[in-house]
Amino acid sequence: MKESGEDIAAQEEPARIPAFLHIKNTLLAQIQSGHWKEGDAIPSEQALAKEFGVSRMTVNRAVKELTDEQILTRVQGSGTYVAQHKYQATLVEIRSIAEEVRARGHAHRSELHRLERARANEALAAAFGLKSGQPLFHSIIVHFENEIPIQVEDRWVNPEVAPEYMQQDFSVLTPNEYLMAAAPLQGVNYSIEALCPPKDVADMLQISAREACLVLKRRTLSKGQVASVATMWHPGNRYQFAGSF
Amino acid sequence: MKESGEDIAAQEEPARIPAFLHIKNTLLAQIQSGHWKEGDAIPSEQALAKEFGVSRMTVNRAVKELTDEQILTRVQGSGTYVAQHKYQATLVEIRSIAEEVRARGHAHRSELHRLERARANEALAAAFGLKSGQPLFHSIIVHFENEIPIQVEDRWVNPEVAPEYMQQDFSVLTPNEYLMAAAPLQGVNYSIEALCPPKDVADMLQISAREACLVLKRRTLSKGQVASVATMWHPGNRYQFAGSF
DNA sequence: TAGTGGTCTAGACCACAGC
DNA sequence: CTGTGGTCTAGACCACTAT
Repeated sequence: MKESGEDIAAQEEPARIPAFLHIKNTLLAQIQSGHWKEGDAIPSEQALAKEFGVSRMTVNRAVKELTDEQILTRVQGSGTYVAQHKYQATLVEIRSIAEEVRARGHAHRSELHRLERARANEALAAAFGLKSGQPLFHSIIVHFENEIPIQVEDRWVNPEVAPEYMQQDFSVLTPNEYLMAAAPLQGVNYSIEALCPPKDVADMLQISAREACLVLKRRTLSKGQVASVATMWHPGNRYQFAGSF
Repeated sequence: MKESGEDIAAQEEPARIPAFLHIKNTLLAQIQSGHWKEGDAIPSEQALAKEFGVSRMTVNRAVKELTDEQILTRVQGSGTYVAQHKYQATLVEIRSIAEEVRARGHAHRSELHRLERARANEALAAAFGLKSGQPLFHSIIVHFENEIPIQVEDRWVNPEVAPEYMQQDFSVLTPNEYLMAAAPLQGVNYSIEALCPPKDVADMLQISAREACLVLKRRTLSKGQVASVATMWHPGNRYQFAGSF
């Protein structure tokens, strides 16, 4: 720690606020106080520059950032307006299971149940954009949180994208983590559904096949190809996606 | 100037693309091609400005935007680096059910099954931060997509936040849409789970109570209070959250 | 100390909107 | 046409990091 002794209480004042931030805060206050309402036009960049005694570029930065934050909208040739804030949308964040468990301060462990070379059936071939019968890698891993199974990860991998997949030690790096490192991620498709598990999955999760599972399907793209198709089964009674904002 | 094979600014863009965008795209290509890897330092603003033949401010804008997008990280006094791919995280967007159905070009219809004044039990009181026995509004609505039930919305509303709730016509505006308009949204908590439905919900969804449901629980905050607590049940076999990026 | 990013200036030209 | 935002320049000073 610091030994100077006078730092904690003393340094309240010299908060040197950048001009663009001061402008942002002032504009925000106008909106939040209701002084400017949705759809209202706000002063032009020229006017604000004059008012705050700064250059137009500085005003531009403040207004641009508020526009990026969807607080203002701008129309070239017309003006800048207070945005309609209609964000119904709720965003759910899905992270790597190992990272998530560790973030909760719990112990993560995984168990490799299968690791094999296989050939694509019709459905897999379609998902990968390959021909039926093409070789694929296949792994099934059970993830535990404090020794309780919380995920069965059933993953198919394109050998062209990750030829070293079969040589990995998945107790060190999860397949997800390995693939992220091995092949630059270009895109993701995903879906979340609720399904009852097949018997083998139910057994691995130590639940009844009657119980609902939260199923995350995820397809990743890399190097212009489908890199990996994964189905992740979570017991519905002890796993959920959650968040807030 | 000798330009080695490493030269990244050599490409002429025939289209009329703003310089900062061209720079962004070029930098992105270096990363996505794997030429620059996570943690690598990229050239300084000065160097890039010289290489692209633009002013430092223009390079600054390109690099700043990539930093805002979490593709780069910058350290004052040190340099600019390729960010660790943190976008393990997959974001699922949850929209209003009516909006979502309409966006698919399908017909949305809702059926009001219950609309009543009730009193909070222990669990509800805890969720609302009120005392047990306090009055609440309660509605149950079934949403249809092309006449097939896809959601049962079981909602409890704080009368202090939305006193007019009981007078609304929910065939015009969904409860969600009404609440968004009536009370400024300050925050949201949500979770997604998989559960088997109680019998009454199963009946409304026209499914068996054995079938898994995708359950979205959502709690909204407004005016410093909990505005609404909703549980939305979706049949697992015909509804999923999905997206891509 | 030299090099980096963070901020800012006082101009400029352009595309576009609205009159 | 004027006024708006969109982009860009060629400098500048500062705070910070690394050596």
